[in-house]
Amino acid sequence: MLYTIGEMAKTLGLPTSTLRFYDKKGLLPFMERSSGGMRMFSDKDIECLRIVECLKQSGLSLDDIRHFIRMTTEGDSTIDERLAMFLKRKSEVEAQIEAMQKTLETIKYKCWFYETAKAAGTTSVPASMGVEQIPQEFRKAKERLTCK
Amino acid sequence: MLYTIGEMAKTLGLPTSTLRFYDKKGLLPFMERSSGGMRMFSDKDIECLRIVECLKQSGLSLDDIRHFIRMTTEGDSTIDERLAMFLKRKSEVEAQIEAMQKTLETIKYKCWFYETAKAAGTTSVPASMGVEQIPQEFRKAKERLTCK
DNA sequence: ATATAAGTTAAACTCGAGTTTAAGTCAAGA
DNA sequence: TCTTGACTTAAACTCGAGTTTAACTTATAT
Repeated sequence: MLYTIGEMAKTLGLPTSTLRFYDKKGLLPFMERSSGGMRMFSDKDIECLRIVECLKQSGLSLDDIRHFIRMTTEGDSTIDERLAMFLKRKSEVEAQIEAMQKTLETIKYKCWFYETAKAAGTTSVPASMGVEQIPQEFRKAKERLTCK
Repeated sequence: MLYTIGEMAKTLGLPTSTLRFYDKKGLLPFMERSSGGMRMFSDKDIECLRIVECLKQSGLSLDDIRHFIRMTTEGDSTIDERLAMFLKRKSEVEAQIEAMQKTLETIKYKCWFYETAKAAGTTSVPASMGVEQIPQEFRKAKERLTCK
């Protein structure tokens, strides 16, 4: 099955301008052209773009992604480097998830803070609470925020 | 305790240029100046910058963060809006963590893929495997990548 | 056949988030 | 006092990741 750039944009939820931009950046090595010069995308390109999306999410720049894509076109001699890259992505994403979880804890503490403030009509109520009055679950987050 | 911009930069692990930039953007409403015009940071500013960092991590732009910071200077009349903002941050960060977990699953599948390819000496071994030969844990990730 | 929709390019533009530069001021120790 | 290092500003610059524009071509439906 072949798709035009418009169909492709729709299935991936991206603007056509982004697909052209990715093409120019060398992120679509398998994409072909029709006799009239129009881009023709295949299922292979869909998978390719999903990997691009995944790598982008993982924190890689488009230049780094192009390097990976180029490796896939160079065949089995790059297996080791590709494996190494994914192992590194794995540990970085794990670290990012951990960081996001700390961020979430801080946000939850602030939700409690403002819920308490709302009930009292003033932020000075939660702000002046001693550690013992703050629910267990929020103490760590508060400590991380305030000065040690 | 008061700190110069250099000390502050060190404790927060940010360049001084970033602190000046944040100041110019209105992200440091409590920061004072010495008689000679030098920025003097207090513990309050440290906490403020940690919140900035948290909100940035959560996906807010600096302009949105400034809006929040301005609310904190406006007192109790903005409690409701501040609570609403943190509740929204909470659900967005939860969504981001979920997305990152899917990304991680995809990456783990690719790690398995390239480990298998490495053992075989060629990517065509994992690439040509039927669903039954792919370990359970990776099947979903593979499905999400390949075309439905 | 022809209008319209969808596609093409190169080049310029945008936007957020800083960083760098240049010219000058402040603070601390010898 | 003088030097040195840290600080000040405004303005220009950078960088990544697209988006927009203008002029043009291809494909489709009537």
